[in-house]
Parts: sequence; C-alpha cells; structure tokens
Amino acid sequence: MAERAKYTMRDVARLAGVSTSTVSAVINESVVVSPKRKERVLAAMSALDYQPDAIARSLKTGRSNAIGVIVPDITNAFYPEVIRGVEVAAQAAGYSVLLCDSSEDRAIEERHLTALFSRRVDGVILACCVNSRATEQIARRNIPVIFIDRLPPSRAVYSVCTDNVAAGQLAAEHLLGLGHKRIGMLAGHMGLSPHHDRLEGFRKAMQEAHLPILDEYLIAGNVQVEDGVEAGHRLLGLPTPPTAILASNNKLLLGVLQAVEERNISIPKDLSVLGFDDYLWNMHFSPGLTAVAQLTGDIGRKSFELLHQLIQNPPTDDTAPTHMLIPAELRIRNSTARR
Amino acid sequence: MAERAKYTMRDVARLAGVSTSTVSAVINESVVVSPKRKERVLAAMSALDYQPDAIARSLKTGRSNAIGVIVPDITNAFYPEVIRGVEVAAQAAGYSVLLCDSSEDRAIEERHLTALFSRRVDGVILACCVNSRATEQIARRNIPVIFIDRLPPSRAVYSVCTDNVAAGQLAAEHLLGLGHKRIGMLAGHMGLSPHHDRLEGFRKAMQEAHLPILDEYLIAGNVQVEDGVEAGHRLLGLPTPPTAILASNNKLLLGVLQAVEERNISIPKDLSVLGFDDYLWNMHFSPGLTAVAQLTGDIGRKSFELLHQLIQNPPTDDTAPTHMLIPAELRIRNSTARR
DNA sequence: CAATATTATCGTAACGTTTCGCTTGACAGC
DNA sequence: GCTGTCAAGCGAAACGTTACGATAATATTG
Repeated sequence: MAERAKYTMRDVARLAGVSTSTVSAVINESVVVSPKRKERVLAAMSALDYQPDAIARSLKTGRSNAIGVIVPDITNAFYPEVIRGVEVAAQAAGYSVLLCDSSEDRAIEERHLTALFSRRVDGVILACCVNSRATEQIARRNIPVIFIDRLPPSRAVYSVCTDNVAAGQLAAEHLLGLGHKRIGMLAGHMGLSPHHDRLEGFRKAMQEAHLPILDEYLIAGNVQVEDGVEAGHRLLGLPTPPTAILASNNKLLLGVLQAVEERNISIPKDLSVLGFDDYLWNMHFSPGLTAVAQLTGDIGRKSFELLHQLIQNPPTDDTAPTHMLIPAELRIRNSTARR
Repeated sequence: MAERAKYTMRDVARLAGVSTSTVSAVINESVVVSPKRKERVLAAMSALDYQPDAIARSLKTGRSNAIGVIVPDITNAFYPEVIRGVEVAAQAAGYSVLLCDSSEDRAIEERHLTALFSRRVDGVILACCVNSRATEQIARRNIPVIFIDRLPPSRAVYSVCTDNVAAGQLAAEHLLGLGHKRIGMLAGHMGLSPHHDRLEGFRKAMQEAHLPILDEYLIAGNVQVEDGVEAGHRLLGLPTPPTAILASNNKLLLGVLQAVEERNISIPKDLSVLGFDDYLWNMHFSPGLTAVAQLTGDIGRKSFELLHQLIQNPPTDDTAPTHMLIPAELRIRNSTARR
C-alpha cells in the first residue's frame, strides 16, 4: 500500500489517450480543448491523483510563483502580523512564501538573498537590517524587491512603510494636547528609518508648538528592554524630569515601565507614557497602554500587492520607485493623562 | 548597466574551456578534478558572478532542499519562536523554509499541503489545525512529516511536542505546594492535544494529592480572550470561588486578568493565577506572571533535526514513529502566592 | 466541388542541471 | 614498442514541464 503516488504528465496522457500537450493545455487552460477530451484528461488526473510538478514547470516557464520574505527578527511581534498579511495575499494569488530571518545581521541577510535568487523567486519583500548592503546586491539582478518597515541608506527603492513622521507627530500632538510641555523621548536607533522618522515627527510637532526639545530629554541608541530601563532611569532621575515619555518601540516601552515600577512612580498621575506598535497585551496592562498603532496587516497585504504588480509588469529602468505610506493610528488608553 | 546577470553553467564552461560536467563536478565536489582546471572553473564562476540554478538542480536530483512549515496562526507568539528555531537550523543545513498559515482552517491546511507537495519539498513540519485531516493526505505521499505542538486525532505520527501532561502536573503541583486546594482551570479546547494533555496532568496532580476536582471549577471550550473573560467571571462569581486559577493558554490568561480587574480582586493576595507559555511581557505585568514556559526554540530546532534525519534516512514502513517530548519549565513570579 | 479558412491535436525542442558510461592520454610493466 | 591500468574529462541523455510550428480533420466559401 505504500506506493508513492508519483505520476507524471505522461502517465496521465497515456491513460487518457492523448498527448502531453493536451494534458498541459487542460491544466493551464492555455488553449481550448474539446469537452470530451478535457473530460477524459480530468478523469485520468484524478484517477492517478496527479499533481503537476511545480519544479519542472518553473524550469520551463522561468517563473517560480514563489516570493521571498526576509525579516530581521521574526520573534518581534510586529513581523508575524505583517507576514500574515503577505501570506494571505500571496496564497490568494497562487504564490508561496519563502521565509528568512536575518537576525539583524548583514552577512546573513546577504546569504538569504543569494539563496532566494538562486531559487529564482519572482520577487522579494525585505525588512532590511541595520546598515544593510542589500541594495547593491539587488542592483546586480533584475528581480523586483519591496522594502518594508525600514528603508536602506539609499532610500531610492520601492517601499511600503508606516508614515513614521506622521506617527511621531501624532504621538507628540496627543501629549501636547493633554497639556504636556516637558516631553522625553527614547528615540531608538538612528540607523533605522522608522526611529529616525518618528523623531523627526516629534521635532516637527514640538516646533509647531513653539516648544524647545531639551538635549537631556532625548535619548537615542539601542532598542532593547535593558536600554529602555537605563534610559528611563536617566530621564526620571533628572532634576526636572519630563512629565511624559515617548518610547520609539515596544521593548523600550517595557523598559521604561520597569524603571517606573522601580521608582514607584504612578502612571498616569505622575507620568504619561506612550509607545509605538500596539499588541494584544497592551490593553491588558494596568493601566492600559496608549500607543500609536501600525496597521501591520495592511503593510503586509499592500506590499504583496505592489510586488505582484511589479512582477507582472516589470518597470523600465528609468521609472522612479514608488513609496507607499501607511497611516498610523492613535489608540488612547489610560497611560496618558492631562497634565 | 542594467544587464541581468543570468549566466548558466554552459557560459562558465565555455569561459573556462571545459565541459559542463567539469563545472558541475567542481561545484558539487562529486568527483575529483585536477587543480589547474578547478582553478580555471572557479575563476570563470566568479568572473561571471555565476549562481547555480536551484530549480534545474532540483528537477534533476529530485530533492528541493526546501521544507514546508505550516502553522495555524503565525500571530500567536508561540509559533514565531518555534519558527525561528526551525529557520536557523534549516539555514545551517542548507535548507529553505516555505511558510504557510492555515488560519486554523482544515481546507486551507489541505491546500497548503498540496502546494508544498507539488513543490516537492523534502519534508514538512506541521502544527495542525483542529480536526485536521492531514494524516490522510500525508499517507498517500511518501514525504516525511513532523507534527509539532499539536497531535492529530490519530497520534501515530512523528512528533515533537512539549510534555504537556508533565507541564499540567508541574503547574498544579506548584499551586498545591503553595497550599491551594480549590484550584480552577480554564482548560481550553479539548480537541487540541496540548490542552487535553495539560488537563490530564492537572487531574493527575490533584488525584495524587487526594483532592477532588469540582465540575464547576473546570471550564473547557474556546481559547480566545473573551472566552477567558467569561470563564473568569463564572469562576469568580461562584459561592465558593477557587483560590487559584490555571489558564491553559495566554489568551485565556489575559481574559482572566480582565475579569479579575473588573471585579477588583487582588493578585496574588486574593487569587493566584498561572498560565502556560511565557512571553517577554509576562514579566512586565504587575504582578509578574508565573507561567509554565515551553522551550519554543528547542521545539523548532529539534523538529528540524528529526525531519532532516528522516529525509536523509527514510524510515521503512514498519518502524514506529518517534515521539519527542520537550520538558516544560516553571517560571515563578508574583502572580502566585501562598494560601 | 475545389480551394481555403478554421479548429483541435500532436510532436518536439527546449529550460539548466546531474549522472553515467565512454574516450583519451599518461604511464608502468614486460 | 606493445599491451594493460588508471585517472581525468567529456558527451549525451535524462528530469517533467511548456510552447511553438506542423499536421490532420473539419467547416466555410465562391
């Protein structure tokens, strides 16, 4: 009984009494085939439980119907949500997804790209790592690539990102609207475009409110929980500490919360805090955490759609790449309050 | 400049003045080739920036060096951690990962399996959905499949899972050790083996402590946050409510926490709570949440290792499949206290 | 009814590798 | 110098598809 069902188009053709071309025609509906024959072919196919070999097809057609997705760290809850958006859209369009994790390491990212190209993926969705050199590698091939979330040093690429400048502004304006004037920010890693842009949005909002940004209220650097703890203590230990803190990602926010806990400060009475990215558990903290949410599913879905479009309709070399901006959404809970 | 670097083995062979067989031999180190020629071939390869075509190779060799991974919901934080373990191990062994999300839907799961088989993956790692019929589909092929996290109705498959019976027991014994006697459990979905097994472990521990399990303390059914809220209220509204609650997954736990919040009950003074799965933010809640952690990275890594072994060394039909159990780990924080 | 247009189907040559049997040339033994 | 051995390298045939030109069968026209 353990026969391996490994039939080829030839077997189907023989059983149906037609040529392989006809079987192929039936499968791909590429040319019209008479109803009686079509019937026979379909019957033969299901009798043998025949599945076309995607590998052979790819070799012949030059298209793999697969795309690559590279993210720097899939355990960062942001990416699975994006990936799900990509996956669902890809699946609906008949594409498979090759997933790669670069561990925020340039060399690994490059290896993944090489492997994906070697597998002849039809396109790539890339959340590049810090100091990525991916653009150089991509320039040598002729495969469409969409950058998501993060932009490479040269921003001249197709991209789908949250409008982080607007997001930073939105966050700051929320706090300003609540009467805060002394606002601190854990700005994250300036080599990462989202952090860079959020800071720019923050600056813009403060400028428009004619408020200065004190140097000591701005802490940039790393992005882990411990970094948040340290920076939180630094801000809260100042002679005149800020009345509100903006944390540029969720790990920094957790760090701030820990510092707050350790100093027995009460949120939102003594301090308002606000983070970027919004996850299920944010609303289950007490108090619930106010956050600027990214529409992760949309980023995923739209980046696939853009990629798909590029695959079907390759751009000429002189068309400028598209930048798609996804709006961010303020979700007000109880960690921010009137000053 | 926009030349597409699309060279084949023939181009390399021509440039190096050898036959394609020799190029192939150099690449695969399959047969020995003289140093001078090897040198010439390597030079030609790098001169043309040649990359072997994985598709053509697969067609010829019958091996794709790719595996499929299917999970029911990649936004459930458990799976990304597992996937990362798989990804890293796979990458190290030269395999690529095709990721699929079944949305907990049997039909989608089946479609994904079909697509993976059609792509001739060398193996599959599968966290199957409720009432999965995957086993039937797999039986017809001859491709190794490892079930992870969840077992299908017929448990006669290769699997890598947390030892959930032990985990349930561990959780219950921790509470019993703290002096709790009235322990409630949100047992989750009995059609899912982890939940089923955790309940069994809980039962075992209670039995060994010679304590009864009251019917009204046991709530099984769904697994979402809202289900947790409702069940939490039901337990806490009892004339004699439990002094401790076990939640069989993290969403149910969040639900319980919400119910607790709404009833102004204090953890751990009035109630101890304990969940399964442990995530970054668990320790940042106040109080920090005690949990039985699964070693997600290990599950991923070991499932790939087992799969790899099966790929290289296909089992004969009469060898019984292996079940690998990964231990769980109790992480004590402040949501559980002495009664 | 011959000549032509229209289908429906088929045979065959790729796609870029790997594999395997065969040739070639060098060299040792007699 | 002749044969026999042995490496090293080569040519050609696959792997399972698709696509294209050719062909056979049928329908349409003057």
